Amino acid sequence: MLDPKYLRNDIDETATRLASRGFSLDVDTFNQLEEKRKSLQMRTQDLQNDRNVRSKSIGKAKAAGEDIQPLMAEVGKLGDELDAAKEELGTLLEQINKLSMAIPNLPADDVPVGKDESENVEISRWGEPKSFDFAVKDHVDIGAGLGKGLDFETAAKLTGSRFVVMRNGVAKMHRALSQFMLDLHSNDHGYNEMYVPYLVNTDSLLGTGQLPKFGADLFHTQPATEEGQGLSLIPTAEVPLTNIARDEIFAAADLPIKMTAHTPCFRSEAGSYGRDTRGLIRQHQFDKVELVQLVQPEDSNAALEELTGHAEKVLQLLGLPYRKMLLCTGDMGFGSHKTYDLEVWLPAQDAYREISSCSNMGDFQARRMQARFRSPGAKKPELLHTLNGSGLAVGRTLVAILENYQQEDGSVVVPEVLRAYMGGLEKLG
RNA sequence: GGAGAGAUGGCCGAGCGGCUGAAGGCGCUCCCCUGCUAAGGGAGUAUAGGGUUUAUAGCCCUAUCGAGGGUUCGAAUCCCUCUCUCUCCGCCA
Repeated sequence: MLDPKYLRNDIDETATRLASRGFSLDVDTFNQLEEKRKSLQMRTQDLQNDRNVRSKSIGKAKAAGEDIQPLMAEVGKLGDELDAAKEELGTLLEQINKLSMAIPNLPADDVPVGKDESENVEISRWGEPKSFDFAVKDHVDIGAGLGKGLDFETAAKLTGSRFVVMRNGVAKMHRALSQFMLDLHSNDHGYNEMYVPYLVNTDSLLGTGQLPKFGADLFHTQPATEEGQGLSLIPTAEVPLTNIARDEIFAAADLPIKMTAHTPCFRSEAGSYGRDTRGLIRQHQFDKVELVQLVQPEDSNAALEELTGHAEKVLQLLGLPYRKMLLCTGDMGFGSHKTYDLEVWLPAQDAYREISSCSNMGDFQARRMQARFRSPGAKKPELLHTLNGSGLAVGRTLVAILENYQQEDGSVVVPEVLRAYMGGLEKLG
């Protein structure tokens, strides 16, 4: 959620900046609602005050043994007027809130303006895509060859499309990857390892911004409407991890708070029919090791660089070539202020594909969550800044390893750093 | 799942339907006193929203005692629903 002050005082400027990311803010409607809100709220509060004063005087009159009948008759009339005003105000505030919650974050000044992913800017590359002297296979064929190590048919029988069953060495490597990532981030990068619920309530989803706009992307255990408090499967550990800060006031000295967790993620992938239908790239259920940081506002820019570096480190240690992209305004996520994507090299696709997304959300989520901190001298608590990033998506990392480490005979070399997690195994197949 | 108890400010803990935004204590901040690593005295110390304003300063107003409804001129205090916590029983990983 944006600072309401922007919307009241600088709405035109705000609308311009939002337009750069493809969101059109209905300025006229907003101004009208805002004007109405102002007068209605003032009137309601005046009435309220009036009633409070009169009610108090009834108490005093009663204590003094005076006749309170005339006083009570007077206040009675006030009550109806007040109730009507309150109800009208309530509806109006709800309307404004609904609009506000659907407005995306403002992009940072250094985010390139662009309409879609084609205008993202490449920042850097690491590693050389390996040249193969045989016809490369994609991860689906490699996995199938490893004793049905990746088995989409069986998963389709059990559940449906976009699910997978893994076997033996491939399943082991999948597990090894998440262990390796968790250890790296908790031992070397200073994150607290966390275990969190995979089901969350609607308050949490509102807090990080999945709701109210993107309910269709989630799996719900019951219909989660405005009035229903159905639990939903997490689409990312960002939701439970970040919401740990919801309604909390931290001491400034406690920040930054760095947390990492390995969880499955569940996404309905509504609207992505026909895209990435083959293989592990786009699944309804996938594992991810998530990085979350809660920092003071002045530190969030540096924290984004640091956090992205932590995700990059995973790729470097695994020896996977990648490039770092700065997302343009049109391709950023709803709550993001600035986002880097890491794209790993996939030989079979002859392309770089997203494997991590690292974002500075600024105070956007913190405002929705009322996540704050208090500085020693400061009178008021301030909103903190939240950041999150994948460090990394485990399934896609597995894809990258299968494809980049494949051998002509169909076997796959296990990257050095994973061997300790796989009983010293050096090769699959 | 069955039975019972509870939910008040950063923490602990009072609170007859009106004088309680909330006693008291702890903690914290500032000041005073004190010649020794202590004690004492004084003052201050919730959050959100709105108005006014150059102002995130002041001032004024409103709301909030788990959440949401209700009764009432008036509710932390009465009634209902829900959530969570604790104890006992059952069941289970």
